[in-house]
Amino acid sequence: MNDAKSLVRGKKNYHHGDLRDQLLEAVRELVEEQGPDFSIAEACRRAGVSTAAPYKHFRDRHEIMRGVVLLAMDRMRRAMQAAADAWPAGDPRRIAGLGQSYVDFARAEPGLFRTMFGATEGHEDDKALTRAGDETCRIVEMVVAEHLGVSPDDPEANLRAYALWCFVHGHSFLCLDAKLPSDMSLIDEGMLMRMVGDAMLPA
Amino acid sequence: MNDAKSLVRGKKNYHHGDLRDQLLEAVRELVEEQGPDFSIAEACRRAGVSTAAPYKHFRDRHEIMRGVVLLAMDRMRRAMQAAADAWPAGDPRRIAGLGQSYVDFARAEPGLFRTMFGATEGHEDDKALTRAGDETCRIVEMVVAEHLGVSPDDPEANLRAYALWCFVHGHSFLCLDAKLPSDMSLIDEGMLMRMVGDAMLPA
DNA sequence: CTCTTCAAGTTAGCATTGCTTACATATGTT
DNA sequence: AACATATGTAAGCAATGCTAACTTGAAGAG
Repeated sequence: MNDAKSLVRGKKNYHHGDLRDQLLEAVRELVEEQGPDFSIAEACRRAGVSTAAPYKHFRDRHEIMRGVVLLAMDRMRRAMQAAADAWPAGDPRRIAGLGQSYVDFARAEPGLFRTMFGATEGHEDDKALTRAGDETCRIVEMVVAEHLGVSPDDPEANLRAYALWCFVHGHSFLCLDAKLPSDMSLIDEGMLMRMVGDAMLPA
Repeated sequence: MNDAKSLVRGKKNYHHGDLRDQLLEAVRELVEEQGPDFSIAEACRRAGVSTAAPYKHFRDRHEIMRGVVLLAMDRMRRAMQAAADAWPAGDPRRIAGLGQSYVDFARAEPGLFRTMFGATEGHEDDKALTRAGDETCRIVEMVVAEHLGVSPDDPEANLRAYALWCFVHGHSFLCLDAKLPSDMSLIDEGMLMRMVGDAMLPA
């Protein structure tokens, strides 16, 4: 029935039928265009509803942002998992690919990326968010541990995994903010990743 | 005369006399308290002027932000330089200290730190800003090159310096955003820094 | 000392925003 | 068919960024 309604959308349905999702999508676009200071009113315009409608689905702007961020984190996690799965276990290219997928996501959707890790205003201790972050992190820990041939709970391995995470995270932000030292603007990213990977994960 | 006026401030001077600087200071506090979405109106209240006054000194909120960021970057650069100078040239502790000073600044003034590197909205190609960034980066490059015993323009050294920068930058942001993987919340930061330093700058 | 000038304040106001309250309508259940 | 509920609208509030037009007072010229 919802499917039927979706098809008829546009025919002056009083009830939108899919507002929650379409709002999230509209906000995602806005965030991508203008950064995290998106305007709810503008999102409403794009979804074709009144400015009061969102508050039937979300408590306030923070909760909207939370929804957008959760979706984005899920997409990013899947992208990273796919990148890791692209190489067989133990292959050193797994790690480089994993890091590259992180940076690629940041560059492909800079507004979202910045929003995911910036603006933690409304949700300081959000369980779903921290859990999503942990799951993503777990991917890195697994791959690193596997590469080092130790348990995924090995503290040393996890420390190295975290260091690698810091590196790609920092590199991503510096790229986005165009805060790259000007003599670095045309670095060979692959070479950089390889160098760091080799340094952090000795054979 | 300006000094005289400054002393008398509070005695209903029509002309404030020091508004530009006091606005920047008020905004700095606000950014620290509430992040980059500070309210100009609130800053005006704190400086004791009308909400229209700032526009005699700044074109818009982006220009205000720019002023605050420039001051912050200067402070941070001096802190880093001081940290580097705390150890003699060649001492490996110079690098650890430099990195630590970066993270310390981020933790001590999280709002400012986030604002410095986030919100690049109004100033995409600001010369003063990129130059300030480059100068700070130069400190790291110098120390790293010195440690490796090569020229400060050595590409290999600069790549390693950049990798280290990425690492501390990423770690800082992850700390601020409390996006640390939960099993990492009580890491020994000194150990982490040492590990990364050793890995990236082999003897 | 007075006159003029101009930087640096003010007040008033506009358009926009986030969010609330009260009302309207469609949908699914009984 | 009637009702309850979910989901939309309309109207309105206080706050915001910014502008326009007016006011003030300090500094320099005669």
